Amino acid sequence: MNETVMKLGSCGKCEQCPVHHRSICRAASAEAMQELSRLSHTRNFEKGTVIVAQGDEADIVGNVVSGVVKLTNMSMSGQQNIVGLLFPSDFFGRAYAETSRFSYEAATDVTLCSLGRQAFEGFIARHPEVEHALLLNTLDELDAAREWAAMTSCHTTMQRVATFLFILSQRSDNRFCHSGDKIPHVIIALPIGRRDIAAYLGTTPETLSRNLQTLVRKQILRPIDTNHFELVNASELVELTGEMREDLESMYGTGKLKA
Amino acid sequence: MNETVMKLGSCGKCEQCPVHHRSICRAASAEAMQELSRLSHTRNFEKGTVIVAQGDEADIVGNVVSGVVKLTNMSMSGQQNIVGLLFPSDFFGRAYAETSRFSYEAATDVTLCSLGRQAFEGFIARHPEVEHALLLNTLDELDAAREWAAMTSCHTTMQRVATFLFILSQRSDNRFCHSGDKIPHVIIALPIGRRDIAAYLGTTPETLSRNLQTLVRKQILRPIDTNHFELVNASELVELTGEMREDLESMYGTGKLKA
DNA sequence: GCGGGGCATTGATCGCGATCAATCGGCCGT
DNA sequence: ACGGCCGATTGATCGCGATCAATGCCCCGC
Repeated sequence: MNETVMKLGSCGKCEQCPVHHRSICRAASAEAMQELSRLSHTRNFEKGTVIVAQGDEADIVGNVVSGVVKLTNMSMSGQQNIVGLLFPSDFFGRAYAETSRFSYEAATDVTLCSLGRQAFEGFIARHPEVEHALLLNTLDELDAAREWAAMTSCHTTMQRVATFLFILSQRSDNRFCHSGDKIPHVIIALPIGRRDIAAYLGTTPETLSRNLQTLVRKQILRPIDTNHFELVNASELVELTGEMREDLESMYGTGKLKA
Repeated sequence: MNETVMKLGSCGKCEQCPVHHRSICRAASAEAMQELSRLSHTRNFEKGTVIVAQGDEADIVGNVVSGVVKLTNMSMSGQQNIVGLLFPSDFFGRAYAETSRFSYEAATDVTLCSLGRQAFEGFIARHPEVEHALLLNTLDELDAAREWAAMTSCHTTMQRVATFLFILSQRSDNRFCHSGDKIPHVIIALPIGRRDIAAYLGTTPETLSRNLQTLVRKQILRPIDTNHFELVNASELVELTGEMREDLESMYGTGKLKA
């Protein structure tokens, strides 16, 4: 893992945290930051670790510093539904709930900036500006969840795949630019395995694979390795997402995600 | 419309509001309630009225007092996606956003307790306990939206229909009890038309209708009129909500037998 | 290098649910 | 009552995507 991140976090130097300007911490006053630095500490989890299980006491909250966290809903029949994905700077956990309604699982190796739930609740009670930031953040997430729900319920599998890829391509983490090139090469890094992506998109690994290969055949994607594609033709990808493109842009362009 | 509600609302007597103990107002202090009484006023909307259109300035917030509000996401191709339904006591509108990402439309005749968005923002800034209640409310809605999204992405149409009916049956508004009966008759009132329900469930009116008729044939529902069913066998409905098992057989078999 | 296991891809088949289309039923105004 | 209109139901057909199955691919440990 990234040792720099670890050291900065464990020193409590929130000002140097790589995500502090994007997470809810951005609203914290100077003294609040200092208090946060004392209360919080980073923790690392290996890929596959269940950080909080569904129904457990949800006693940890915090921010994702690096990696991807899967938010899953186990149905009684045993199969796990992916409800959402948390990326760096996303808030993690569920404040003000005794138990968690979802499982939080490390989809990759993950670094979290965490603190106890009750400590956090006390903290934001003392710092209303952070509670306000949490409110704004939650409202945005609610909008995003509703838009995603609307999308999955009414569109074809290809539209969902295209939308998912488009969202990933918008993440600045995934943008790379060779110094000499005029055109930025947008690399889409699939953060998790096919099975999980398929579950998130409400389809199967087989169908997902077929759709990806279709995009490759259409010269929209160029495969680099199993988990990386170059986005060759972004506009055609957007076409395939259907009619929601400006929603997506507003969601990921002006929202909490972009710096 | 309900004139009693109107009068109570327009007089600003929040204490007598039929939903004030369930909405976020329940957290307001006595003085906050008085301020709310001055700031808010009830408004009635006829069925079909677009209260706030997608992209409009979202300058009204409040609570649903009676009726059902559709939360929709219009795509440019014209078809509208139903993102959520708001029932009495649900919070309405989007605080802290210049424009609304969804349309709010009266699915039935609707009574709202409304106030200006900026007035509301000022109000909760002066009354942190209400802001806190809004935060809790929003967190709950986020969980609910994610659960719904998980459900729609992975389950069959019958499971979605059963879940929807089950949720409706859980609303106390829909429980009625004949005085002499030992067993309460649970009446499920479909609050909106088939087209809208189908859109909400990510299916078509035809498939929805077929599934409802299947439930009637299985003696789980008894039709009263087009928009009202009696829930005869709640436990079987719950069964259909979860794992499917050999429903295919009984569905298919009953259909052939009865026809 | 060799073999094994997990994941991704490709192939073949089948059924659910969308679609097109017709009929039925309630509710309106004239 | 009558006809027109809209919504709900029922019917017939077809395609997308789930499922089962096989192959290919990569990364391990030995």
